[in-house]
Amino acid sequence: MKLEQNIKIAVDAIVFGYADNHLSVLLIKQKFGELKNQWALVGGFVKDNETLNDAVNRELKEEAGIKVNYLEQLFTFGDNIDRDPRFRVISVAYFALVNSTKLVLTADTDAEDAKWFPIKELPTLAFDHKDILNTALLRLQNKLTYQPIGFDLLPKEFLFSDLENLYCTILEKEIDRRNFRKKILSFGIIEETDNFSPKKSGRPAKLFRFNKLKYNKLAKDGFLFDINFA
Amino acid sequence: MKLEQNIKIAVDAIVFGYADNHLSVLLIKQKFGELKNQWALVGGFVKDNETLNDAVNRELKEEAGIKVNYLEQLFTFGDNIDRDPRFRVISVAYFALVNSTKLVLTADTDAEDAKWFPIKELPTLAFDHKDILNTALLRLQNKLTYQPIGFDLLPKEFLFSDLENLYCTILEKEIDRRNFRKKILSFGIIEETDNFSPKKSGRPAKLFRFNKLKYNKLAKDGFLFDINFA
DNA sequence: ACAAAAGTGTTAATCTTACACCCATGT
DNA sequence: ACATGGGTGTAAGATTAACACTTTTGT
Repeated sequence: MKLEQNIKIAVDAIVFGYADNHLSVLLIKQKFGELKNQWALVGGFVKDNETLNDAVNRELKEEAGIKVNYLEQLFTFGDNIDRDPRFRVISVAYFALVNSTKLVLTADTDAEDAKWFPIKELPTLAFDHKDILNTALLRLQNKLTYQPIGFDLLPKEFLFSDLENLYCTILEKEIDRRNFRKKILSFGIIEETDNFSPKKSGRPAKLFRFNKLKYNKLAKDGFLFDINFA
Repeated sequence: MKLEQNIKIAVDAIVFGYADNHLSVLLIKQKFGELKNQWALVGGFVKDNETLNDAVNRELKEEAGIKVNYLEQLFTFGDNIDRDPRFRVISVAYFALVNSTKLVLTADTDAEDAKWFPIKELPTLAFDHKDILNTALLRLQNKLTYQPIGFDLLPKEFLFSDLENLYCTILEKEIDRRNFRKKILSFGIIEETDNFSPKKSGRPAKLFRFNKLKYNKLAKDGFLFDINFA
């Protein structure tokens, strides 16, 4: 079979982080080409002998110096033929979450100009990256309700109020504090630690930890994580 | 930017059909190459100036002569570098449903040898198509519970018992007949027609119709289709 | 003593489950 | 009259939603 195909394949990653009650995305500034100085998602072309997964992880490391906490394939963007002005590019987009403590370390990225942008204060994005980002945001909102991925945005030990705010912020709705705590605790996948919060005001709060192993065990037996409030 | 990339991009479609209480998949027999006579999913390479969507629809028409009722992107398979023995191919897999009345028309496909296989009686499949199929099956099972896609597998007018059997068959579980009917009807997205079933035995049954427009309206207002029984 | 956030229970309403008998037709 | 599948209701249990006051700390 003869086959002349002139389509390039790339991967892009939407990396979400959460800190100070704000959801942020990691963007990098393009250094070359026609799109110089525009902000874009982390991403690049796939090498001939590299899996898609390896490609994303490589780009995450090369361009932003980070290792993510959660990574999954999001969607493949290939219906807009001119999404890249240079030539036909199909992009396999990935959805990633990082622990919020890593948001502070932004500066360690030297080669590229990488920055966290609160989701409500985005710059203009290159290519169709705005579309990709919207798709990712919807995925995050959906998935948050039926998989325990919120914990991948928090430090290992976190306050209940942080978890609650994370849900409120990302889902953009109010959640009853008592009902939320009751429900989450009823799952039995979160445990109290002996540590207390380093807060400055108000009553000190216990720190909690997500027990992933326990979750995996329960999930295997058919347990369904599900957070869904009016 | 110089870019030498030798990866080909293909699309594959998993087409599900439902008839006589059996879920089936459409497969075609390879006519050329090293995989001659092996059964495989409908699919092929994407053309330079063709969207991914156009590519799948073209292949569906060319190889099987069908138009599907529902089509969505499933997953992009690119982590197994040797999935195609000829060269590196990344495949964007699509998930499709056809109206069960179309299952009878199989014969109209002339150029290729296309056939419906009950999901429980699959032949050996080419490439990694078995993996793709499994992914699709999981998607079908999940999606059936939270989106009204079951109707895309049935004729326009259908018996309640067909709908119920479809759910039981695909989800592989028993569902209480009364509770099922009650719940589905409570959504208000299914309407009775004036027609009755052409059945040979038992009490004649009303035919029902899915009101997609009404569903879309409700969905816009936040209504969530949800079928989930013990 | 006051401000700030943490922690905690109860009740009504809704939804889910389990379950069995009669009905309309063809033979 | 019988076989076959269609059609229907109710009650107990589980889950969800709504709601407000007390506790602990720092200032």
